[in-house]
Amino acid sequence: MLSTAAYQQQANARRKASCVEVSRTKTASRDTMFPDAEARLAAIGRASARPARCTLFEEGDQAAAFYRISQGVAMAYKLLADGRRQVTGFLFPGDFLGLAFEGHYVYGAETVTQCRLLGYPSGQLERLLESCPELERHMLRLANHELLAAQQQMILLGRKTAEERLASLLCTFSRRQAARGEADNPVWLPMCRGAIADYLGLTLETVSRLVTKLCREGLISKRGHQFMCLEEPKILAAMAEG
Amino acid sequence: MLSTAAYQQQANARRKASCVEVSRTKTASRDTMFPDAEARLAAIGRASARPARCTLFEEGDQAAAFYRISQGVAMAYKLLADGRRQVTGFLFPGDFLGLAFEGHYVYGAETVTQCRLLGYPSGQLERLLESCPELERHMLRLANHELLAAQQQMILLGRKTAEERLASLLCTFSRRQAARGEADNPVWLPMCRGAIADYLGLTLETVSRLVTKLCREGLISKRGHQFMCLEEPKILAAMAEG
DNA sequence: CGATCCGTTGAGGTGCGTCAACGGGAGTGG
DNA sequence: CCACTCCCGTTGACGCACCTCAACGGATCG
Repeated sequence: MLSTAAYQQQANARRKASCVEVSRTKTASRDTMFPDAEARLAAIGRASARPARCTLFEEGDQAAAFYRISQGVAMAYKLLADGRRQVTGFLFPGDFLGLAFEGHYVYGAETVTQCRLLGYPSGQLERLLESCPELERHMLRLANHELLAAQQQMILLGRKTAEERLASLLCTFSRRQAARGEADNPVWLPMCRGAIADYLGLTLETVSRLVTKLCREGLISKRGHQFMCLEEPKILAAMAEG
Repeated sequence: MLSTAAYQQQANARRKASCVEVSRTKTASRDTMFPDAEARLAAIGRASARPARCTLFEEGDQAAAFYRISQGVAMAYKLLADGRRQVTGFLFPGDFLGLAFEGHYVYGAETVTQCRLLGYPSGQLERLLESCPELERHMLRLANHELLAAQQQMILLGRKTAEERLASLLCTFSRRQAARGEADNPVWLPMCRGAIADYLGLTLETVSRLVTKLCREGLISKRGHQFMCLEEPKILAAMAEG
């Protein structure tokens, strides 16, 4: 197990940045979940905390629970036999994780920063879904939304240049921050370059070089390694769309 | 609009190949949909036929209906502003298409071969889903399954070599044929090289070269342009997983 | 028989990966 | 308090897997 020191530091940096404070109530209100469904889901949730850079579960593990991030950042990934990794998504407060197929997780997950999670035991969630169509409808909407994001990631990975990929990441993170009720700028990237690279289908060196390039061109500016200020959001957005 | 001649020919080739006959009853039985839900869904379905290489809808169009392929092959794709295309999936008999967000399709779709479709008008489907939790549950399972496929496509696009991508495609198509109750070999590829390339994140030249290479190596053999016989399925499967 | 589309093949170029070195910040131990 | 180590990010030199551009052949159709 790797040292968590560097990640702890990132978490500290995170806490100090007032612009990215997370409101817990926001999480509930932005979902269109009905109060009843929400309450019943909350009733079976079990809170827990995890340190930074900690494995939550691995692909193929018996799926004991479905999770929701209440604080912090996590990521989901798939591995090839020889260790190549594809990060399939970064999870922020309010996001669910733990998709399973035939009782086994279909991807691995680990924390990026320290996290607080709500765990919903599989059996209980299953029964709740059967007895609460509204919750089921919500989950269906959620799955469809993830499907949409997955398809956007496909065009990114299959057809965009490295520069367009980075611009896409910055714009997407900015939008997601706004959707969580935070400032849309600067963008917070608590994950290391290697994780970003594995998300964008690049190498960490290429990501690093592109960050430098966008800075040189005045499109972004760095506030430490984790915060990127979008100086030209419109140009970046245009770049992201080809 | 391009000529449909070449595709018509493909459709003819398809009909002649007995190993890929589609059983209509299979489609229903392999789904775990409950008879009641199935029947109610069927009640709102409207059958239609489309020629090969025909646009079904474009990304951003008002989502009038959700579709299910009953015969033939179609594909879904997303485009970048400058025309680069990413094929997000190929659809075979039994598959659904028409994912929408806020009333608009999130991807475009066109037929590959001539197709027969069942269309479910959005409003009616919406109401049916509300009144039939079992159907909703089925749709949720379906969405989760698609999510799984999408994530496998992400690792393909982000981390696999061109050769591994082609091997993955062949293995996946073979498995899908078996799942539809057809022979798992030879693999039928009714779409043109360009479409395969746009699915794998490659160029059509690279796909063509790799097909030639796998043939030379004895891993596959061609039966015309559309049928590929997997001579060494295990080696191909190992190649697909890295 | 010409036009068109598709697949194949070759020659050459390039975007990004690979390998390597370096620097800075944080933790650790003396 | 200062070395020392470990990680991470950055930068440079170089190579290659795949892309680009181009030509050609076969099949189909009018």
